[in-house]
Amino acid sequence: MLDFNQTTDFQEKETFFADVILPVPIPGTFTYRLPFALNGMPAAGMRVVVPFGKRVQTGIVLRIHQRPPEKHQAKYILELLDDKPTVNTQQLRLWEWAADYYMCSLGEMMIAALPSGLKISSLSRIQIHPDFALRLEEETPEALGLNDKETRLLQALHQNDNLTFSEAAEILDLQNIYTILKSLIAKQAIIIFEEIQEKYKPKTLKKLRLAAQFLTAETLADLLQDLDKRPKQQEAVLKYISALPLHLSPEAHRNGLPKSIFTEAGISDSALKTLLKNGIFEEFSAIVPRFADQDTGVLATVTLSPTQAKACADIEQLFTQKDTVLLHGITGSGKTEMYIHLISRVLESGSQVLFLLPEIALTAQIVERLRKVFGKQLGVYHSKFSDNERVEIWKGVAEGRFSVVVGARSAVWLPFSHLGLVVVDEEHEGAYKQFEPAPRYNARDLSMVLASLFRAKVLLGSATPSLESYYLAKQGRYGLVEALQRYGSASLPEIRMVDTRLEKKQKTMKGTFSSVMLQEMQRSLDKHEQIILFQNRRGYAPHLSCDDCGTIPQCTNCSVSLTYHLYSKELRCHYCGYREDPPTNCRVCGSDQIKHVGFGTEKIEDELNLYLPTAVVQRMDLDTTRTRTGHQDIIRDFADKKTDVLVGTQMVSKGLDFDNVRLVGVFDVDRMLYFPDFRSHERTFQLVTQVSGRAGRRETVGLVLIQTGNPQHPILQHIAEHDYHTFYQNEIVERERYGYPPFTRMIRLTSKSEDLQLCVAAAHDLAEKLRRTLGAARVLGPEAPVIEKIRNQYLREVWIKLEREGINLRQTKTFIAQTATEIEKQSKYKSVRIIADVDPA
DNA sequence: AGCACGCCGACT
DNA sequence: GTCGGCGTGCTC
Repeated sequence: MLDFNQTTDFQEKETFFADVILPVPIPGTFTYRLPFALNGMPAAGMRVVVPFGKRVQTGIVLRIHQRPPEKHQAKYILELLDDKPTVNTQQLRLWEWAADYYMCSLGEMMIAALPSGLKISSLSRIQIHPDFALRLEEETPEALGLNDKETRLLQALHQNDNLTFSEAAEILDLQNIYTILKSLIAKQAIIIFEEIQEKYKPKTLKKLRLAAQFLTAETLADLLQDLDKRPKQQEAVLKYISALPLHLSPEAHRNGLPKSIFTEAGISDSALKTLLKNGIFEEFSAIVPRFADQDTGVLATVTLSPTQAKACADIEQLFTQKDTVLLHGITGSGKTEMYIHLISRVLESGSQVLFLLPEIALTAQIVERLRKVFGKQLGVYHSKFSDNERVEIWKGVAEGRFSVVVGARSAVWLPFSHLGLVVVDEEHEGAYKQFEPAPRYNARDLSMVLASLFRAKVLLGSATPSLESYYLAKQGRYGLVEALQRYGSASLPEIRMVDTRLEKKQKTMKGTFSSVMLQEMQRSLDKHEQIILFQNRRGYAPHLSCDDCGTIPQCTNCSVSLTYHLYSKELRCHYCGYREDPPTNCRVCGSDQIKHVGFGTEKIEDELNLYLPTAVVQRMDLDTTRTRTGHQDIIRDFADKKTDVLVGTQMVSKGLDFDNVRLVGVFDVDRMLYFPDFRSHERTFQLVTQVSGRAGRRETVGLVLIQTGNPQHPILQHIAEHDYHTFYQNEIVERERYGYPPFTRMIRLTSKSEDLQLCVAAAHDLAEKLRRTLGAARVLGPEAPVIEKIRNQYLREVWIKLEREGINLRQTKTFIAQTATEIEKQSKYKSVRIIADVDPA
């Protein structure tokens, strides 16, 4: 427990308040009064326990002041959990910035940014107040003003030392114990505390060491002599000495040996116990980091090619003038080596580095590389980690144990204290944007805000930069370095269009495969080269259709057709997870003529068995990688050449480097190209270029076949010619002409309700209200999104386009938020929710 | 987000 | 007659 007795008389006379952030999606902070005993102690970023409604919450102090709240009577802070801030000042500023920019509450920020292991929960414990325990023995409950339940709980606490909230609830047979706790707290009868040490359990290891007195040659010899008649104990001592010879440093002996070494060597527990009892061995436990480094000591270095060295020098040079540099480096130009080089340089200067990846699970190869170079200094962080793991990394960063953190987007929330560089790899990736829930932030953009808080630098890297980033680089806002050569002798793959319209006319298609595709695949198989096939759609067929009446089975909760999955033999909704058995007869007309329409990865896999029966095919998509090790196994098998053909969704486009792949096949590119979204061209260019990069590394020249009905489409031509610049030039002109980002900022407001009429009406009213102030040109819609109902919620979108310059963004957003709230508050729209998404992906 | 209060259906 | 459904209103 903390020592509360260090306050001065001067402070005790004054009344202080704390604005506290609570993990609830309500705007603003909550003001609590400090008990005099806490005067002078809480500071911004420290955790406090406060009563909130009928319950108790962990909050983060945002500021301390002396202004009493006007509307409410302030309640008292119950406990202070920290003696130094859990959330540092830069983090708090980042939270405030992000809440403001992304139009969410600070509470939502806290939920997203703080690992729940640092929040109290039902695991928080209650203890009897030591002073009260005495009074309880001396006075009657009535004299102490206790009711029946309070007495019962206090008696239980008296016997049990401490209880969790849930245990207390059980004892009292009540679901709601907060009223009682509150009253007991008020009577100073109990203390609530959070055992962080318990909730976040470090992994410990039982270890043994030889007592210091035996660490000289003579005393050790005497000891062994003494143990002559106790062979097991002697063996144990010998075991110890052979593992840790006497001449080692005292430090090494203090670190001892894991107890398991002895038990595994067949030395019984009882022998060890005797040694402990006699003071020959000492037992202690050591905390093992959960992410023990497998490659300790053997830290690799990188060698840069002259081109890479030049690019790195250019980047460092640009960093003297710009805060952000964009590295446009094609696949195979060795961006990772450059990152490692630059990170090492920053580490030498004593600063921390954050390395962001769009999806860490898919890029295990990069993490391995980094671990080899940075060893124990490297922390890995993403939202799939368990809470204990996350708390461990959080603390490691706060304590400076991890000077390099590689992580997915949530890693921007870690408690850096002296950040020097943020690397954002594959900066164009949509995965940097969080969709659900709030805060709907983009970690790439936030990394620049984060960096500015530390005067740190940001390096954006991509083979296919986002239009936004490239535009800003061209404008001179970012530095720009282009590395457009592949490393060593590797050359760019040949990219060829296969005209499926023509092949269909000539009737040379076999299922989803063009004859050209099958021929090239056969050629590759003959040469024992591997193949990657890319189809950005999972399942067997995206929908079923009755041949007689055209009925398509739909999801009952969403406005989408159900995808047929061959392996699980079911129809599945990819939005809500709804499943049903595929019908043998049409629900509407009873016809048994039901056909599959379209194709997904499963169908490609299935057809391969027919057309290339000798090939070993593996599929990699959400369905085959659900298990923790799923994709690792698939990747390993492919790397070990146990698999000939890898069929997959965008998963196959990321971070996989295999040197035996000559051929990459891309299916159904037209669907991506014609997707109704202003970014569809950009996305297609990025995705196809990325998957093309998997073809032909090192000595072989790769071949990429793209099946399309529009081989002349300009985007496909730019892809084929590896011509990012022309693609960019054409696309940026379009963006400017139609007023899309980067020339404008977009905010998407989604009206959401179970009731279609209300959803539509609310969206309409919202758009009207916004138009009245912002003007018709800035407000688009409302319109139904492509999928107008998800999980039984109807959706309507209003898009707001704001100029990049000459507009007060903060003021405008405040106005938008107010308007949305006004709509939500109208009693007729009680079931409508309006969701704001700033810079939607 | 929780959690309680409050007003309408099927049950010991 | 109650138990319990989830609508809605509030939380410093």
